Amino acid sequence: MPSLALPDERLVPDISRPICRATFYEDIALGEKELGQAFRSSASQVQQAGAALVGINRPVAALSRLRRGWAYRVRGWPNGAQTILEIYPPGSIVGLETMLLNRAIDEVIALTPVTTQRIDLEKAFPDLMARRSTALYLSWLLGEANRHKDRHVAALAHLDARERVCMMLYDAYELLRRREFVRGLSYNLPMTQQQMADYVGLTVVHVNRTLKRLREERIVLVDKHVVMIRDLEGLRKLAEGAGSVATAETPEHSP
Amino acid sequence: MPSLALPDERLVPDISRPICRATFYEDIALGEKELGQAFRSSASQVQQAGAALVGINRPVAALSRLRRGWAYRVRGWPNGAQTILEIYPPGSIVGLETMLLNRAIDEVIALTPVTTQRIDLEKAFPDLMARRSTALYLSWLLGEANRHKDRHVAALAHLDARERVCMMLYDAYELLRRREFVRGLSYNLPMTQQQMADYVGLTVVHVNRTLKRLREERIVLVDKHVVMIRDLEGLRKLAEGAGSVATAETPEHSP
DNA sequence: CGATTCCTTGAAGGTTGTCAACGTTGGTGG
DNA sequence: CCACCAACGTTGACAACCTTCAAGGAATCG
Repeated sequence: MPSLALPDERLVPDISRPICRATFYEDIALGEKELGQAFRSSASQVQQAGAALVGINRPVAALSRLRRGWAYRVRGWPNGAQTILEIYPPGSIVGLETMLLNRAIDEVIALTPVTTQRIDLEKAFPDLMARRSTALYLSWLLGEANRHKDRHVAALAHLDARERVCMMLYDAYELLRRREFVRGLSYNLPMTQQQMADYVGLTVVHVNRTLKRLREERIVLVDKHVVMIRDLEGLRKLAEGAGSVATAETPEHSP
Repeated sequence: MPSLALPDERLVPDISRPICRATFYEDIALGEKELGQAFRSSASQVQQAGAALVGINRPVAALSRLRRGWAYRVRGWPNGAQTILEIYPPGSIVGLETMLLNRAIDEVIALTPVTTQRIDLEKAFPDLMARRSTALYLSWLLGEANRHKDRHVAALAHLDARERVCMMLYDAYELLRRREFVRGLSYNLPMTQQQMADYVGLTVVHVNRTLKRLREERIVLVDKHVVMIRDLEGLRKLAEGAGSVATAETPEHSP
């Protein structure tokens, strides 16, 4: 079973050269190192599963990095329902949304026991924003978050249940792989089906049926919080909405 | 009919004191002024409706502000369908997503004739990111974009067709009002029903039916790109998913 | 080993998508 | 100025997907 802990001296490789503007790459990479340093030199804090890392409408005191464990950000609806806006695998930085705000708009909840490292937003943070390198890196992280949200919006707007579930499972796999938390084709995803449903905008019942179908189709197998990918290419295609493209020859423009 | 032009010496009031962390407010407000200055001292460029402000997979040369006109950011699917990820009313800053990337992931298309002011990303921009105030302001803008995307994700995940359409119409109204482009209860929204559908994740046909229903219910009237709000409070409630809350007394936790 | 939470499955109904056709509008050129 | 054309809007019938409701089984935790 894959470990949930972040290796001590490895940074989260969130900055990626191939898509970064060349003018800024060096500075951003430096900022990543510096921020990693700042996190590493801070004390760790442990919280149990279900604990709130960030409380709604409360001031947020720190920018956190998940040294160990998973969390998610959630927003409630007037009728008591919830939508999960973001899932934080180990290694994620939590609190970017609120770093310039005086209160949190959503809750962040630990999905497993977590260990966090924290940078105080009133003390250490202002200096970090004054440095070009760290300011650039934080902007990079905000941009990454934006890109992921765009994927999420696009998926919810266009994909059906099966494809949305595949997107969730594929994205989590890709992220864990990039962070070197997983090598093979299986990984640990500590979410209940209700939480998956709140993330992909479906009901628990339908998520359950969808997982059953994906299992029968030999695409992915999800059981007891373990995801086993059987057909990575098929999973990827479904996740990108290319499961069954009607006509191969670009029929976009002219009839 | 409301004008589409941005008054010459007014800045887009994107920074809002009540939600901003006090430590940073002054700097961010300064950054806003400085960036506005940079935009204002740049030459304007005019493009016609349908023109691409940003081409997909192309390097993006500038950060733009819409001095006049509307635009949208769109992503295509393998089957030729499209999802509109963001709508830019006049006064918006376009290109934040790509300012640290070497190529654009999506297209940005002019919805009306537009006039843009541009800051060159290779020349003037690096200095702006080196200044604490402008770097903070750009981070603020990225955060604003993030917040809007969160709303969008939440709406697509939880709201039904009627509520999603209300959200789109209400959000556009609120933004135009904050930018002082509109005073009464009606405004110009230069989108086709197909574009609205691509934004809220529905089909044209269903958007059409939904608009008809909202018209009959005397909530909003959308005709010829003019939105006339009949029941602002009702529109807001629907947009926030509180159109008809089952039980008033917080039934969230205990059964 | 009780009790709660989570998973699983069936049946029925509603919301939204698909297909198809027609009406309306605005622009363009004869 | 009118005729045409293309894009956009509108409506109906039907089908598909997803939700709701309900209930029983499995797993986990005190």
